[in-house]
Amino acid sequence: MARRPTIIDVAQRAGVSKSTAARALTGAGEVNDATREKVRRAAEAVGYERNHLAVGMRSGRSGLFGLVIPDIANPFWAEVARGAQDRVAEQGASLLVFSSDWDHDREAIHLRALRQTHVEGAIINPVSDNVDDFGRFGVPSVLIGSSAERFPDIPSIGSDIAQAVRLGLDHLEAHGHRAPALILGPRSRLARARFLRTVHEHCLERDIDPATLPVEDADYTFEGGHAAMQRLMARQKVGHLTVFCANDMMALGALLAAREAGRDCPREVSILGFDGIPGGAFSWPGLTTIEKPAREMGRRAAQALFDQIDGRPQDGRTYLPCRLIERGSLADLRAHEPLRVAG
Amino acid sequence: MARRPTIIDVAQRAGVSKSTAARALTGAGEVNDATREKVRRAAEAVGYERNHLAVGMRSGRSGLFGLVIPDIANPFWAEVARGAQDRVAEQGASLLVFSSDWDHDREAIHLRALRQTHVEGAIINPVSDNVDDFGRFGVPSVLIGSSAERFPDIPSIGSDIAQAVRLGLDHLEAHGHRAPALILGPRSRLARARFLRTVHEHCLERDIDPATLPVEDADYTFEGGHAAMQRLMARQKVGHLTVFCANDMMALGALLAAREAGRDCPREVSILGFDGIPGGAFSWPGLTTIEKPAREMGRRAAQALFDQIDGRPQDGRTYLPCRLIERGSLADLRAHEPLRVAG
DNA sequence: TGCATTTCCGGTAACGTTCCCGGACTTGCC
DNA sequence: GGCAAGTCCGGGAACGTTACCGGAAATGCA
Repeated sequence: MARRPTIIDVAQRAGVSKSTAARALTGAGEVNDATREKVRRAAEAVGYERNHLAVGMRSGRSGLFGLVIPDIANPFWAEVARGAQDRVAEQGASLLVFSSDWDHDREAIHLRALRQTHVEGAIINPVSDNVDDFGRFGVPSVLIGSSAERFPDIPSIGSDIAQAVRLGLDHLEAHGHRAPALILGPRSRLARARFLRTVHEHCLERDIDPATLPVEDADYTFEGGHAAMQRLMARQKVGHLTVFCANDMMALGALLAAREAGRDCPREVSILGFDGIPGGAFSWPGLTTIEKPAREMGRRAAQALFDQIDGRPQDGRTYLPCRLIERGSLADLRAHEPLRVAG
Repeated sequence: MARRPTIIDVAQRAGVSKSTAARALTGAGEVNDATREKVRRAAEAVGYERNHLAVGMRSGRSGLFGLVIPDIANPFWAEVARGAQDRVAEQGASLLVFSSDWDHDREAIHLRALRQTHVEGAIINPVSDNVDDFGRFGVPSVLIGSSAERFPDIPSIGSDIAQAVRLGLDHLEAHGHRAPALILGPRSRLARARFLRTVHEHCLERDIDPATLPVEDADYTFEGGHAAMQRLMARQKVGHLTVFCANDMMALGALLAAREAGRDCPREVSILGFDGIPGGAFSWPGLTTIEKPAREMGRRAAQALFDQIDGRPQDGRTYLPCRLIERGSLADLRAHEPLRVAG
């Protein structure tokens, strides 16, 4: 197995010094055109490819970037990864991907690996405070996802939950749903509070008492949504039941629960999801939901990283707008009940 | 921003030479226990972390591995990536992830990036013959997926399509489906031929003329499956229609087509998928399908890579078994029609 | 005590690249 | 023709690490 050719091989073949060869190949510095061409040919002939490790050591620019997300197999995060990867590849760099599984120790291990490989920057969905001193080591970083809000000092990208929730509520209202039930995530999550706050604001603007909205807590899983929906149906046995779920997995679980209970969606039950996971397109009826711009988030996070590295001005936190995907899980109640509830 | 501490800082603080410090930290070579401990403390004190770039340059072991797949945002490949990543992380190494989008040029670019970063090895789902000379540069590699079969010289991991198809056909037979219609992928794909061959073998063993099976070609997409199913229903307007689809996306498309045509699944139509994508769990009825061991494939590919690098004996190509996931898209025809078709 | 052996450590070179510096040669101008 | 400026190139150092070699000290044994 032949040794990989180095710049010295190129230089020898071209009959110049390695410095000249390097200059010719990097484009920087002054080199005679003829010489440059000669070196180019020599490089081509021996099949030279620059050793990024050596470049990284010498220049401090490894051409490597890191991405630490909870789980690359999760469709949302896979989309984020894809967006980040695309942007990084455009830059001619490469992306190291790690899954933390929402585990503090794993995250710490991955962050250490990132430092040791001397990545030029990292995109992180933080699970713990590990990231706090990560930046101290001089690794530029951009945070991503709602948990990033705990670190206001570090630039971050997230979806605009307030805008998204309003989008959903407006859509519900436009179709005659006035006070939807809510299936939310665990109380410990920041996203839950933000979701709920926006709902409250929306209600108050419409003279609805937020306390009248039925709320069930779940854990962001299919099973959790399924159980929460059963509780909801036990609470309201008659009339059209409208449910706004804080994520799609729970919405799909709720959909199944409704079907099992013999309550037709969208005739007797309306369900609105949140996330935009691909699986929502395959349910029956298709899940109407609010899509987070996952890929764009990844792309923008990478862009923010480059901005930071190149010293361009930074936004603290960027909220990307979500969009509504209309499928079939929402009834249009305006036809049957043009009701006017007195405020 | 403080300079990252190097081994020289550690050595100075411990009052030893950098060679000794290196020996103490790597564990290799003879060092007095007291000295080693002293160095350890010094390293701890200054917050030393080994520079992997430098190690890689000196030792040729970068601690980096590469993964080139068609699309990280595709749930199947995301699972593969997760499996590979887990195994690589266990080794204390890191994984570079690239998406080729089934594009030759992109693949070539990514392979070049892998060589330049001096990855220790690569896992590749080959789209073109680029990989052929990739190995010549001394980068150990393992291929993954069905397209790997074009390169018999390179070790590879795939799912056992023959076993999977038989699993499906046996399951169909056990539920009274004798001669299913087929929705297959494009004729250019190797996997299609393998799929079809196994079906033929299965038929011949049962005195069924394979030519009697209705076959429709599609393109592995939801829309493709939808259209293929419409053609199938046009061909067979009466009786129970059983369809075996070569992937889940097409199966879900077929399911929708059936519903749109007012043909109830599983009462009037039975659909069997192939892949095991998560979305299949959310359709109604849930998609009965054959699951490829995606994560295990990724993990095994990484393992095969390590075996190859460490000079352990290699299998040429490894086929991992698939398993059947029973949900609800298959009718049990044995009750209603205990029919005995004369062979 | 003297010699051989072991244990431990420091010096140096090397990995492949880029950057800086200075020298040689060419060009321009008076 | 002489000097200044410009152009182009080679030599050497440096990035941080590890491998190798040799020497000093400690130990073992007679």
